[in-house]
This record gives sequence, structure tokens and C-alpha cells, in this order.
Amino acid sequence: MGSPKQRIVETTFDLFSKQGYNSTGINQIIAEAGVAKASFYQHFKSKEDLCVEFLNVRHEYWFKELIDFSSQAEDLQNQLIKAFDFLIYMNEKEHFRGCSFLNILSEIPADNIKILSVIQSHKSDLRNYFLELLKDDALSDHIYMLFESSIIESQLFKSNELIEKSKQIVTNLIY
Amino acid sequence: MGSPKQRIVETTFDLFSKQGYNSTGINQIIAEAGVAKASFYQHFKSKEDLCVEFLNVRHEYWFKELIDFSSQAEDLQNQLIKAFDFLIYMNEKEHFRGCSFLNILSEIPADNIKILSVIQSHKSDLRNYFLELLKDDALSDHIYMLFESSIIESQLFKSNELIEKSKQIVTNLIY
Amino acid sequence: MGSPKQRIVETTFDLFSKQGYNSTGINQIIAEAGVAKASFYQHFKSKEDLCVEFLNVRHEYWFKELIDFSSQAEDLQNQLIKAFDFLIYMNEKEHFRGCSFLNILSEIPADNIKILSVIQSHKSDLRNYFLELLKDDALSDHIYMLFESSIIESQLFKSNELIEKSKQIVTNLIY
Amino acid sequence: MGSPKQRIVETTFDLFSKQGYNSTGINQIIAEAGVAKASFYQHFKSKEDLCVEFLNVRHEYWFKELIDFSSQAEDLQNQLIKAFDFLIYMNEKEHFRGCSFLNILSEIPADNIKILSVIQSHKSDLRNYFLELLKDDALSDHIYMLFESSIIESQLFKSNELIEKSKQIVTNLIY
DNA sequence: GATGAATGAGTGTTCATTCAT
DNA sequence: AATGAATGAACACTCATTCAT
Repeated sequence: MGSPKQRIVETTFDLFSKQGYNSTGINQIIAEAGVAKASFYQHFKSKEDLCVEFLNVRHEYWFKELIDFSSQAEDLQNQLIKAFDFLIYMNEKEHFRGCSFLNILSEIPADNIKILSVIQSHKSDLRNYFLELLKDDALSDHIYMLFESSIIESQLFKSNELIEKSKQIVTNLIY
Repeated sequence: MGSPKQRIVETTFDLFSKQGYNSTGINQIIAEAGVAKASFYQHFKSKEDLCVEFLNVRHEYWFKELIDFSSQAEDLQNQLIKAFDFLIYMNEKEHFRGCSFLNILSEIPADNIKILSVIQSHKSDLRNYFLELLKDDALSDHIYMLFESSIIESQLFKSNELIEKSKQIVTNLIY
Repeated sequence: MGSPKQRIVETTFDLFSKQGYNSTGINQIIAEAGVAKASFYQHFKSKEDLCVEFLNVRHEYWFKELIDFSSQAEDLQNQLIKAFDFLIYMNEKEHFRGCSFLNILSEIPADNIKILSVIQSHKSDLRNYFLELLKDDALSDHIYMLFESSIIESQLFKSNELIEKSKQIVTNLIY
Repeated sequence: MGSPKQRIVETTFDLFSKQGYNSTGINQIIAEAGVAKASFYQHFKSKEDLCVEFLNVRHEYWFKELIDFSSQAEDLQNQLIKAFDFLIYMNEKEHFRGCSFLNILSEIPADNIKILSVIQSHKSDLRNYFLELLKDDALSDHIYMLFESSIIESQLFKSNELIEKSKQIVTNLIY
């Protein structure tokens, strides 16, 4: 079952992804991880600290999944479409819970720069992902923004409709 | 100074806009509104109820401000650009706090359809706003998505950079 | 049984007097007072606040008891001796727990001026009590210091020995 | 920098002197001493044990300082005055934190005889110090009590005023 | 219509101590 | 002799809500 710290991290991953940050208490985490409260604080000095750890783990996980999902694409256009299909895949898998990073952005006070900077860093990496594919920062930011909207609007309407529309727009853009 | 109910609504508007939903307690609201706790529950049967009221008020306010801001545009293109300039204006005014509706979307459990439907309704109205301007649902949704990204990304990076980029894209799109 | 607030104050009086400040938790207080935790925080915004209230109540109580005890003295000398006899009476009654004010002085961080000033105020009143009796501030401070030592040394040695010695000294001093 | 045990003892000396017993946690001690938690419990079976060790170390330190400070006095009267000057010196040095022994007396439950007896022993030695100087137990206890008050009142009022008054009284007493 | 007192269930965090290695 | 991980119990405090008046 792994060490207590591992169990905390895994449980946190599930619960923060599913319920969000504020709705998930330390009590629930330690209960489901089967760990004593003081053991939790041996490894994380605060809930905020745990949040940073979660975002880092989620960052690794999310990008790995994205790469895995879109890597076998034959050409650039196909790879971009696959990126949007990845969102559909994730929506199915995670029941339209949206982006953990943007959700937490909405949950924290605006002056929490510790967490904010981790979120910014994640999204900068995503922006760079599109930039490196397209070598054109006007175009890549355009697609990045459609990508971001796709996540949020599908979370909002519990539907992949606007992801599909984005795929159509992207197809037109890169020909 | 208005009636107790009015004072609650006004205070809630300020606090939810500034601090978000979960970070604003009933106690703070009634304290700043100068109203007794039981008086609050006379007018709103729960915090969730107050949230619905807030979203409705915010909806009215936000659209009125948008229309006021963009109404004196000479042509369609100008009016669309003004819509994005409105976001810059609001970011300045509200310190990059983003969209109250999307923020609350991230704060509530996914199964809270009462609040969810109010948020969906607001965003549907916005989608319709662009549709009625453009009479072309592919184009209008494209711009709607850039608009939504513009809000979120400027909240995330505390910068209007991607709003400016969106304005450029929109300019290109409608010629 | 009195209102919840009254029950909290009475229970706090007993427990702080007996066990001291740090050794008495909010949980014990509310349990013994038969009051909900949130009810406690309705009346006192923090444990520190409760401490101030306790010290005020204790101040009133202690001085009233002192006056009651020493009031029927025939002359000045007798009244001073009675004051020291009062310490013996209190030691018997409270099992040599010493002075609540000085005990709490030792329990709080040195920079807690909110509580410190209440303690200083109490002791200034006591100093004044002797000054008004004796109209001679050298003599009255001398006796005040013997009085303070009497409290502390009897707490330390669980004995009234040095109180008795002080009575002898005082007797010699004022003839 | 010395053995782990030495480092613990030295760190404890600083922290207990500065912050008191209850406000100083084991965690802070081992962190500042640079020692593992289990190492701590190898040398001290409980925090109470550490407290006893601290009081013993403090006893040695305090008396050595007192003797050093007052030894070069020409006569008895001067030596007594020097003892009170020592209190002023210590107040300056330790910022009016008072007597570690009396502070801990106030922090522990009344039935902790293990610690209580160490404190009693320290104060008995102090009483004896004055007795051996003066060879008159009425007079020496009188001065002992002024000495004790001097410590406490200067801690309480963050002032050496009553120490100076005590010096005056003592001067009068021994002529 | 308006109130202030009261609440049960929860929050995140820290305590001194013990364990297996 | 030395360690770092693990713990149960307690800490002070806050939440949205209800009740009697």
C-alpha cells in the first residue's frame, strides 16, 4: 500500500481532483489515506504545502497523459486535434471536473503567490507546448486560448460541444 | 442606506466579487451590512440562496456595464474590440479577480445544479450576445471562446497581454 | 444555573484559579460549563479575551474578600495584620495555589501587553491599598513587597511560615 | 560544537530562560540543537526530566553569577546591596523575564513534586545564602523576602524601581 | 419584520512520546 | 549512540444554521 506519505499524496490526488481544494479537508485525506493527523504534518507543514505538492504531481501526470495521448500523431495538424481529443478523453474520465489548476486559482485568495506561481508555471508550460509545435507565437497563443476555453466551457456546460467546435477552428487555422 | 435586505445584497456583491464565495462567511456579511443574523435568514433561506441572488445581481450589473461600455461603437468590429477593452477596464477596476461566475463554478461541488444553472444561463446569454452581433454561430462561438480565455488568462497572469492578442485575432477574423 | 455566558465565567473562574491558564483548555471549560463551543466564541473572541475577563472578575472577587476580611479591624496595625491573615485564609481555601495574577504573568509571553496591563493594574491597586492606609510610600511599598513575597513563598513552600514572619516584621515596622 | 546531549542542554537553557517551559516545545529544542527526536529521548525520558536538568543547570549558573557579581564587596552591607544590583544587571541582560524557578512554579500543576522540590531547593539555598551572611534568621528572611519581591515586581512592571527601594530599605535595616 | 443567543459539526494545526531500524 | 517516521490526543478556532422572543 506504500508509505504513509505516498498514501497521502495519492489520496490527495484523487480528492483534490474530484472535490477541489477547499471542499477537501485534512480530516478526509488522512481518514482515506489511513494515516494519523500528526503523520500528515510530519510530511507537509500546511495544507497549502500539500496543495503545492498536489499541483506538482498533477502537472507531471497531466502532461505525461497529454503526450502519451497525442504522440502517435502522423502530422502537426493531427497532433493538435489529438490535444483537443485529449480534453474529451479527460472529461469522460473525470466527469467534466475541468482543470485542477484553474479551479484552485478560483479557490485561493488573489495574494497567495506561492500557489499562484505554480499554476502560472503550469500554464506557461502549456503555452510553450503549443509554441514549440507551431513555432509561431501568434498562432500558438490563439490555439492555447481555444484550448483553455475548451476546458472551461466543457466543465461549465458538461458537454464537449465547444471542444468539437474548437477542433474545427483549429483545422481551418493551420491549413 | 436602504432596507436590511438591500444592505445584505449590496455587501454580498462587494464581498463575493472581491473575496469569492467560500472565503466570505455569513458573519462577515451581516457584520458589514449591519444586520442581525436572524434577519439574514428571514430573507435568504441559505447561503446557497444568497449566492443565486448574488449571481443574478452580478449578471444584471455586468451586462449593463458591458453594454454601456461598448454601445457608442461606430461599427461591428469596433463594438467587438470594445467588448475586449471592457475586460481590460474591469481588470483595472477589480484588480484581475476574473469572472465571478467562473470562480464560483470552481468553488461549488459539481452536483450543485441550482447554482450551476444560473452560471450556465449567464454564459449562454453572453454567447448569445456575440451571436446576435455576428449572426454566425461558428464565428460568434470562436470569439466567445477567445473572450472567455481572455478573462481567465488575465486573471491567471495578472496581465492584459492575452486580451490584446485576442483583440488582434478578432480584428483579423472579421475582415 | 444562569446563562451560558455566566456558566462559562464561573467555570473559568474555578478552573483558571485551580489549574492556571495554559493547563486549562477551552474544551474543558465548555464541557464543565455545559455549553457549545460556538457559544463560547459568541461571547469571547479568543481565549486571551476570556483571560482578561477572568482577571477582571478575579480582581473584583479578591479585593472584596480582602476588604471583607480586614474591615472589622480596630486600628491600623490590626488591619495590616489582617491583610496577611487573609493570605493564610486564602491559602487554606485554595490550597496554596498562589496569586492568579502572578501565575498568569509567568505563563504568558513577555510581549502580551493586553494581559500584562491588566495584571499591572491589579497590583497597582494593591500597592495603592497599602499607600492609602499608611500615607507613606516608603513604608507602604515595603509592606507591599513583604505581602507579595508572602504570597509567593507560601505557594512555593506550601506553608504559611513566611507569612507569619512577615506579620512579625510588619508589627515591628509600624510601632 | 559538543555532543548532542550538550547541545540539547545548552539550547534548552536559552529557550526555557527566554520563553518559559510550556511555550517551548520539544520540536523547537531539537531543531535548534540540531538533534534527532529519538536522540533526545535517549538522554531525557520526558520533557519533565529535561526541566529538572534545566533547573539544575540554571541553579549552578545563577548562583555562580551572583557570587561573581557580589564577591568583591568590601563589607557586609555592600555585599547585600550588590546582590540587589545583581538583579538589575540580570534584568538588563534577560529583559525582565524574572526568575526561571518562580516562572516554572507557576507553569506546572501543583502536584508535580519532582519539579517543585527542585525549585524549593534552589530557593532554600538562596535563603541560606542570606542567612550565612547575616547570621540572624529574622533579618535574613526579611531581606530574602525583599529580594524575592524585587525579582517579581521588576518582572511585572518591567522596571527596577522597587529594587532600588529595596536597596534603600536594606541599607536602613543593617545599620 | 427584526433580533441576539445558542448550536453541532467542522476547520487546520501542535503536543509530547514511541517505534522500527 | 543515533535516527526519522509514525502516532493519539489535544489544541484554539470557525462554519452555516436554528431557536425563542
